[in-house]
Amino acid sequence: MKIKVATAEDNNLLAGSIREKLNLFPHDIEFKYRAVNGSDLLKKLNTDPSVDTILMDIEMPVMDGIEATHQISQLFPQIKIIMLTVFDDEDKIFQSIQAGAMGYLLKDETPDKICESIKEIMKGGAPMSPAIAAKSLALLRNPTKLVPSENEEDYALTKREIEVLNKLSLGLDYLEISEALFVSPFTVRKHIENIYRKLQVHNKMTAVKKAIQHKII
Amino acid sequence: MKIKVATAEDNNLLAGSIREKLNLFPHDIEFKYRAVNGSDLLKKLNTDPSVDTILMDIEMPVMDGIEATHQISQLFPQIKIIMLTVFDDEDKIFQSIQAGAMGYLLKDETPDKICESIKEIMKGGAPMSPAIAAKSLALLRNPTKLVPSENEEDYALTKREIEVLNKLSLGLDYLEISEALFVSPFTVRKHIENIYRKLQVHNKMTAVKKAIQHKII
DNA sequence: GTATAAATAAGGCAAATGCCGTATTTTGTA
DNA sequence: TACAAAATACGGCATTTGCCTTATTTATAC
Repeated sequence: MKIKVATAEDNNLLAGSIREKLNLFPHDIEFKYRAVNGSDLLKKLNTDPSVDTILMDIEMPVMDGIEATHQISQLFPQIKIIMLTVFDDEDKIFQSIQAGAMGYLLKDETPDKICESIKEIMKGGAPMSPAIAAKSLALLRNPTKLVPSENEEDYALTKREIEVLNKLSLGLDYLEISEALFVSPFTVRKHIENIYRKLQVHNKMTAVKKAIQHKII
Repeated sequence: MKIKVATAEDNNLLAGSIREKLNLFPHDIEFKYRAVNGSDLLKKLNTDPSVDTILMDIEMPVMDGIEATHQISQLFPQIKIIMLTVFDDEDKIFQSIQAGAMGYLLKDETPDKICESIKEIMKGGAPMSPAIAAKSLALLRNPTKLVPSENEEDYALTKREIEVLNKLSLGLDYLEISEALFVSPFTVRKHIENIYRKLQVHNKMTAVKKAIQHKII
């Protein structure tokens, strides 16, 4: 059974080159189609989803490869995605993996290596160019990078507002908070309005999340 | 210039087998010595530190491979370490990488692959068996696992419910979640009802908080 | 002492939420 | 194949929330 491969690559020359590489292995690989961007790929997948593996460029117009990977791994979780790109920075690597990519190759890989990688990903592996593998491990070694640390903005919350925020985070509603703080529920609502404005959020969830992220509570 | 390789392996048979595999490539690899545990390895390194790469077992008496890796990467940062073990659980993988290992192979790898890996690590790569690479990516995809947690109650949330919970945590409302998941807002509400029942909470705040605390999301 | 900010209180209104019900389709599995 | 679980979809209804406005009292600072 041949592995059905699609590509997403905006550059015509590169797309042709990739296709030629794939065609060197007619016994193992069946080239299905090539999309010119993420949006185009999703359209083609909706028409013909019988694809096993996608070779995905990152930088593409309209919809980039990371966003496309994100959506495809939701909509077509059985499809394996290999990023095939010139980018080798930790940021792009991490974003791609987060989005659901299971492999990450640099564009200068040999046809042989690309074919090997496609076979490997179908066996549940995670093919990576050596430099990418090294950077993945670097990310694992320093997980602090994985949690984007914030730049400690000053949201200028008042003491009372922080108190209210703490109650909020416990899941109390306005009335319960007003009882806990011995003030009117109207006051609590006003505090929360002010908190929302200062944190630039519009509901309890995100207010508490942001407050936790920024170590306000 | 031949790559100077040492091994740490308590099992005599396996150590012999590894040595044989290395000796299949006399042109590329020079076998320096074999240690029987981490402590022994450190002693030998102090006597003769002219080693490029170490093939390190994990489970060894006196001092295990992870602790040895940790110390060696401090004392001899130029030495590259490849874990060569039967363990393929995320825990051991993560610990090894944290300790400073730059490669991770399973013991059933072919001589060819081991030799390739040694060359690759000397070029700055990070050779991994496919299953290990996949698990590394899984770790990167879910960095919360990187912070070890304790007792995990089973709330028996379904995959879909967890998806909804994730969207909830981003501050999306029912309608936005329904659009993100391509289902009706009624369905989302029903999922959330079920989530509340299972987690024994009654609003979004506490549901998300509890889910985070219990590493569900 | 007098601005300024903070905390307090209140009301209206549209939208979102939480909870109850029912019911069909899909999926996994024994 | 048959059963159970999961996912889907819909409606009603009371409550809560988010946002607007206004207004008084209390601290703090200059």
